[in-house]
Amino acid sequence: MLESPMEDAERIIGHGTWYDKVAVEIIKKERKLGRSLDLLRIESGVAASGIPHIGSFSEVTRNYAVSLALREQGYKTEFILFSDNKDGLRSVPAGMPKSLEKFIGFPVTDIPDPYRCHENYADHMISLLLEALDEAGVEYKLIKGSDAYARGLLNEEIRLILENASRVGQIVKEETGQEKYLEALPYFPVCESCGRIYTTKAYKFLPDENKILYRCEGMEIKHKWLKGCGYEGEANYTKGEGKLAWKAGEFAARWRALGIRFEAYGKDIADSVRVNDRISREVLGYEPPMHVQYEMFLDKGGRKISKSKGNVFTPQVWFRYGSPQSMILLTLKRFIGTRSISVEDIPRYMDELDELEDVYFGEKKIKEFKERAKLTGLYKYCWFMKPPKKPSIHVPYNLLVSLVRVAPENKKIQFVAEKLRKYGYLKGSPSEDLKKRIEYAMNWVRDFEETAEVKIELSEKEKRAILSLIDRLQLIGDPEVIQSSIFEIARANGIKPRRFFEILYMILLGTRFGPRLGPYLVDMGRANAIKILKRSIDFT
RNA sequence: GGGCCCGUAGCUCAGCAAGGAUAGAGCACCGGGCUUUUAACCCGGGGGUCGUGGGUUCAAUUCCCGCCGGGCCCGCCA
Repeated sequence: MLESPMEDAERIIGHGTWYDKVAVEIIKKERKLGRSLDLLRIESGVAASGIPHIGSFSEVTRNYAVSLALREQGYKTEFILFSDNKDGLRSVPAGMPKSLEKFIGFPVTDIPDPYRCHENYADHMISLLLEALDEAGVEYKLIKGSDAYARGLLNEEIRLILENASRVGQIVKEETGQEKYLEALPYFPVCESCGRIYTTKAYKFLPDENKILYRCEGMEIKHKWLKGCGYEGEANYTKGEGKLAWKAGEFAARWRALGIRFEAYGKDIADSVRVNDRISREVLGYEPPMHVQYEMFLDKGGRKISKSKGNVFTPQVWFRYGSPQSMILLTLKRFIGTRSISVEDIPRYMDELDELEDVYFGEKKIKEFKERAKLTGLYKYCWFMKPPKKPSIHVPYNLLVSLVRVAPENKKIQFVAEKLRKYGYLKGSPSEDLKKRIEYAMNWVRDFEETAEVKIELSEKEKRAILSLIDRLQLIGDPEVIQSSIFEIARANGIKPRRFFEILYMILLGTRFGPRLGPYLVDMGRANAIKILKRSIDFT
C-alpha cells in the first residue's frame, strides 16, 4: 500500500525533525497533567568550573532547538541557561595557572579570575560559552546559581528537601546505592572560615531559623582527600550560604522553582537525573520535566589543536575553521550515538551544510517528500529558524584548502577568487561569506598544513637548470613566456619537464604538484621566487 | 555491579525517530574529459549476505528479543 504525497505531507510533524516530535510529546504530557501551557520553560544547566567545550555547546543547542520547536508549534517559551557557578573547583583545568590549586574546593564564583578580565573564575569560564552562543544566535536567559541562591529563588524547595532529608537519602540509596545522604543533609554550606564548599558536612537542620549546622570535615575529591579546616558553623540557606547537592535534589529544586518542562541531559548524569525525578515527584510534589538523554562527544585526539590551552576542543577552535552553523549541524543532526570528533571533521560539516542549503533552496532535488522535509527542517534548525534569504556560494572545503595552500602569501584572496572564477564557482568579486570561507581555509592551512621548507638533493644538471630559470625570471615578466621557458630550460639541460616541475614545486611549495607555474611565479613575486630558488641551490 | 551506544562498500561514515520500491556519500581504486606538467575540478565504473540468530509485519538496514564483537558513562564530586 503506497501513500500519496498529500497524505505523506500531512504526516510531517512540525519541520520533520525529531525536535518537532519531542515538542509534540511535551505538549501531550503537559496536557495530560493539566498544567498551564501559557509559558513553557526549557532549561540547560552549564558548568562553570572548566573550559567550555563542544559538549557544553551542544548541551545548550540541543535544548534550545527543542524550545524553538515548541515555539514553532505556537507556544510561548523561555530558554533558561543555569550557570552552576556555586560548584566547587575540583581540579585545575589543563592549561590554566597552577596557582589555582589553592582554590580547590572553593565555589568557582568565589575564585578570582586568573586572567583578571572578569569578576571571578566562573564568569570568565561562562563568558567563553556565552560568546560562542551569541555568535551562534542562541537566545537565552542566564541565571547564575549564585544569584538564584542569594535571592532566595529556591528557598521553598530547599526547605522541603531538608525537612524530608531522610526520604531524600532513601531515594538516593535506592537509585544509586549511595548511603551518604542517609546521614548527611543534602546541602553543602560554604565554610565561613576557610571558604570551601565540598569540605563541609551538614548535620542538622534548624527549620525555625532557616539554618543548617555544619562541620568542615573534608572530603574525597577525585581520589584525593581534601582537608577541612575543622570549623563548626551555621549557614542560612535563604541567604545563599551554600547550595543543594546536585545529585540529591538541586535539579529538582530548580525544575519546580522555575517551572521547567523539558531538559535534555548527557548520559554522564543519568543517575542524578533519575534521583532528581523522584525527589521532584515524591518530595516536592512537582511532576519533573520531560527528558531526552543524549550521548557524549569523545575527543578523537589526533591533530594538535592548541598547544597552550590544553587539548580542549572548544567552540572557539571550531570557529577558526568553520561557521557556527556547521557546528550546530554537528550537535543537532543526531542525538544518540557516541561520536568521536576532531577538528578534522569540520570540513565535512561545512560541506554537509552546503548540501542542506541546496536542498532548502531547491537546488538539489530530493524526490521523497519526507526526506526533503527532514533535511530542510534540519537546515532551518541549524540557523535557529532564521535561515538566509539567498543561498551562499558553495565551494568544497578541500578545494578552498588546496587553493589557499598554493596561493601566494601576499594575495591569497585575490588568487583564490581568480581560480574560483575560472572554475565557474564565482562571478564577479567574492562576497563577505566567501571571504570568510577563504579565511577558514587559510587558518586550516596555516595551522595544519604549514610545510617546512624542504631540502632536496639536486644534481649539477638540475642546479644549472634552476640557475638559468633564475636568469630568465630576472628578465621576463610575462607568465606565458615563463611557462614555456620552464619547458625549454628543462629540455636544454636534459631533464624531463615533468621532473623539473616536480623539483620546482618541491622547492616552492613542498609538494610534488601545484598550480600552473608561469602565472604562479608572477603571482608570488618574481623577486621572492628568485630568492627561494637561490636558497635551494645553496642548501645542496 | 548498574546503564547506554556502535557494528552498513577497502577506509570514514550517513540513512534507522513516525518500517515501503534498484541501500547512499566522501576518501581510495579504475576509465575518460579539461588544464602546453601535476593537482584540483567534471563525467562514468567496479565494489554490500546492512555483525549474527530469531520474532512482529503484506513489507525490516529501520521496530522487539537473544547472541557475538567494539566502545562509552556511572558506581567520589559535578
